[in-house]
Amino acid sequence: MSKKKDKISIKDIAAAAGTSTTTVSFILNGKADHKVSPALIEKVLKIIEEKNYRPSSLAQSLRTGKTNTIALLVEDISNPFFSGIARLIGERAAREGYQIVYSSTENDPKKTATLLDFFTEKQVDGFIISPPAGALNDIQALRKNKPVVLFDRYFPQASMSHVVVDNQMSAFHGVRHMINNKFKNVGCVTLHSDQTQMTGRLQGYNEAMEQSGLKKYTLSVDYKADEHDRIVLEIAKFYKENPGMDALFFTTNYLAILGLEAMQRSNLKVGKDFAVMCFDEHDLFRLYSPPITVISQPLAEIAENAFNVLINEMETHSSAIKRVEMIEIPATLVIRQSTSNFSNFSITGSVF
Amino acid sequence: MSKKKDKISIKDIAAAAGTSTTTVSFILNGKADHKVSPALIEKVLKIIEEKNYRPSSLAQSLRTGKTNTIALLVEDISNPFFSGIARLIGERAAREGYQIVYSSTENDPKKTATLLDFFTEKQVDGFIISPPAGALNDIQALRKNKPVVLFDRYFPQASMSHVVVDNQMSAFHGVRHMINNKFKNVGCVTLHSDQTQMTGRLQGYNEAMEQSGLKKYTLSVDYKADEHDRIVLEIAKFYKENPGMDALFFTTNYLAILGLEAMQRSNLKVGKDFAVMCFDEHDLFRLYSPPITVISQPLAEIAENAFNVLINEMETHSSAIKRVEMIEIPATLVIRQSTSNFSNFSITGSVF
DNA sequence: TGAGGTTAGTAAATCGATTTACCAAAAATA
DNA sequence: TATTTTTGGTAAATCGATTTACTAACCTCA
Repeated sequence: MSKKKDKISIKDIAAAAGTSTTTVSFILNGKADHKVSPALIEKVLKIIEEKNYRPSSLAQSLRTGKTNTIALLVEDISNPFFSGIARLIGERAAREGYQIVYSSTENDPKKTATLLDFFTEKQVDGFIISPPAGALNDIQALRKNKPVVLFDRYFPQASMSHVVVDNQMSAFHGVRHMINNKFKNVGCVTLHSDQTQMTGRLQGYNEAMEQSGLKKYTLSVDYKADEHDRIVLEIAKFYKENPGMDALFFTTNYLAILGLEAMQRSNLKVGKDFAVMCFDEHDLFRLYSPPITVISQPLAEIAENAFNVLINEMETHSSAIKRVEMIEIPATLVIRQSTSNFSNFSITGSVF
Repeated sequence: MSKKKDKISIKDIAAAAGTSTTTVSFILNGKADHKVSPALIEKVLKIIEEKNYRPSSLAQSLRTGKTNTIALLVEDISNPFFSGIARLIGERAAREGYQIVYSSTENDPKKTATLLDFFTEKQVDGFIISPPAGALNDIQALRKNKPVVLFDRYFPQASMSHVVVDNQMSAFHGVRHMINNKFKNVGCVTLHSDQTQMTGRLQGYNEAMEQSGLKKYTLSVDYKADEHDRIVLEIAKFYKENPGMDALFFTTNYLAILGLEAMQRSNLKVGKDFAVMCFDEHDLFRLYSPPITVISQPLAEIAENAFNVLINEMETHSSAIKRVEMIEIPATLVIRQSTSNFSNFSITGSVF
């Protein structure tokens, strides 16, 4: 009741200081040099301090067109890869005075289109997106009005800024590592997907196998988040139908998790029946017994670069010259026991 | 260049329809009944459609004071418990036309205070917070101006809406389960923390042990995200100094993960040296060998309730009567092999 | 016929900032 | 002293909606 005015505005400050809102605004925005006397500046600042005045960012945004908000659209915020990125981008954003709005696309282009629309209406300043296949047109349209940077995957047929890891190369070296460790029948479990990160990883596998003249075993899963059971069975069937396989490369973390479940159900063991390697890190892989070799993506660098590129796009967005930045970061192979040579075990069940 | 006007506004619509912005606004907001003739309504709607006009949400927000934005402050968005909640809340929010801004507090009250300030300035409509200890005052102050709902933990000394699980009860039954399975020397690894979820879980453990007249072993860890090594060593030391322990209860997922690392380094095995149970689910626990018993929190219900309570707070916030809703949801014990009776194994190493 | 009611609208204030264009007084210059 | 420049400042338009208060025209019915 007796509280001071609910919300205090620039007018109140101007009135209290006996000056105009123009002057207060200049002071607030550091445009006061040589326009306002030091004495008045001081006076206004003191009053602002006293009244604990904060400009309404809504009014500012309405006037300037900047909301200091960035939309982060990921496939699934509960996937540790994406939530890791989300955390890092969030921290960086906070440091720079931006807020992040997020949403999970679930890799659904329809849902994505809706989200793009929604956030555009909210006048976010820019977008960081891990795009689903099929969203190219919507994202290209968006890009005409708003800065956009893609990450994790991109559209090769379009020229848009993006930050990704070198999927093909890392997968290639990962599979080579298994081959070098005497696994000659490496299977690959991947998503049925045209997205670049998936095609890249698969291609890395293919090249490694072909280069060594080895037979390829590939299972391409049609992933749906609510059909885990079906997928586990599909993978188990893959194991069963290819008894010659002695190693597995999973192209993404959640596939590997399902693959491990499938092994459990089939009474197969990592390090005994299969060597296992996976793209993406996960607590599970680190602590599994035996620990599982992974291709680890440098989250911090991806987040950092994606943010930088976006800032850059925002700065140059209205200028005539457009610079598209395509950044490819190397991933690192983290070798653990799951891919150590155990061919002796698998035959006799005991150590030499 | 030749593109239509960059941004079209309600004035353009009014002009095109030969009417006033008032009328357009009425039509837009469904307040046109009996104020505007059906013919004009139709005409205006058609023009809106043609020009693909969308009202500026910034202008709307400035005028109405509603931003349709909810701030979600969690301890760590990359923790699967929180990212799971974030995903569910995000979905619900999108359905209701809200956007979510998030940030990780890292359980740091200073950082939290800054974030509360930041988001208040951005005029979010409400807050969903998993509060760090020490943030009580800031959050109470905030609560005077904005709807707030806490989750995962709360402040018993203050009366604020919150949604939590029944930590004490679930922990109690979890520990009882281990005791019933013949583990008599159950240790508890918990956070050094006054937060209710932690004290509740610890108390559940204490009660279960005391009720059975058993000796308690408790390790209280001072958690810092960047000191994992130190903590692993601390936990390993705890194992070593209490050779009598035959079971472990971890009060949260990341402690358990560190605890498993400590076991790995100490050459101890779940299901042989220790029964293990953990509060919170995790892919790792499900697929560990042996799979680890957990107390699983019902993410969907927590998210759903937190959102509902917040909506409720928002609706009643300006009204005279204040309703505080305190919701406690039961968690469920998911029994897996890590707590099955293996006393025979641990002695002889072989099955009866 | 004239008091009151209904219908179909609109003008203008407002939310809270930024920014352009302008001005008076003081200082500098000629 | 007269003119120009600088200093220090302000009025008012603007961003794009919502909302209050008002009105003109027509209708109704005693």
